[in-house]
Amino acid sequence: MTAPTLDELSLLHANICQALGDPKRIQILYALYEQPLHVTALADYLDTPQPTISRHLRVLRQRALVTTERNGAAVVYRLTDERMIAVLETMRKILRDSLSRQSNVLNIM
Amino acid sequence: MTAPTLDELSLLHANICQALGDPKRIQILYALYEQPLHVTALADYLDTPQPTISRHLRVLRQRALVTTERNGAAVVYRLTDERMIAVLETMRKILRDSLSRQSNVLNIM
DNA sequence: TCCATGTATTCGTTTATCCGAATACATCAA
DNA sequence: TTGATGTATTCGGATAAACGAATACATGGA
Repeated sequence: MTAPTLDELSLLHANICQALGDPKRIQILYALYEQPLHVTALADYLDTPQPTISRHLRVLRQRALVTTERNGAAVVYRLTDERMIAVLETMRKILRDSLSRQSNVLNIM
Repeated sequence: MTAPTLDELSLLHANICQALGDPKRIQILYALYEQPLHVTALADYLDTPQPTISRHLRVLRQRALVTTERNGAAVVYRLTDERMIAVLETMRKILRDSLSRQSNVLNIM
């Protein structure tokens, strides 16, 4: 297994970012930062249908952002690397600064 | 303009991440980190058609990840906030660690 | 004004993403 | 084995993103 080329690295990198590019998945990561949770608990916590949560978790799992551990019939999800939360927090700082500079970023929605 | 709710913040946050979720845009940000560039120079540097670069830049500009400055007929793009590169670098560290973990698993099997 | 250079947009198509609804699959206990 | 609980997947339709090709638009100089 050789080191990835710059293009391959950019592709992997973009894949990670793309997994972060959904508000529900952002919320899932923050929830799992508080504590590991199984699927139904997450679904309840985020007031979201279980299949929807399960699909989002699959995306995060495929990118290795979360890991799983079976506990009876339940599957407990946890963050793979808490540094990812630090990353998200820095992004939020940048975002807040950006918002205070130009308050019309909301228009992109 | 009031502070965003948690849901609104997650949405904005995800929008930023989604803008990062394309390998070409990752490459653009790293290129602009080296130095500000105008569109054609960027297109040449990344060996990519100018309209493609222009569309990617629009996405980054809408999310306030890059800013523009006109220089005659040319439009020079630059990073809005270099902290975003620090964010990307941390993500790459996490990604590399993730890859090496997977490699270990593959070696065992 | 006309031309050359540089940038942005539109069009059409393809591909990807997202969700609700339904259902299949997995695990454990009785 | 059956039922209860928990998880994952499939299907179908709607929405969004991506690209090549063509072209419109902007700027400055002759």
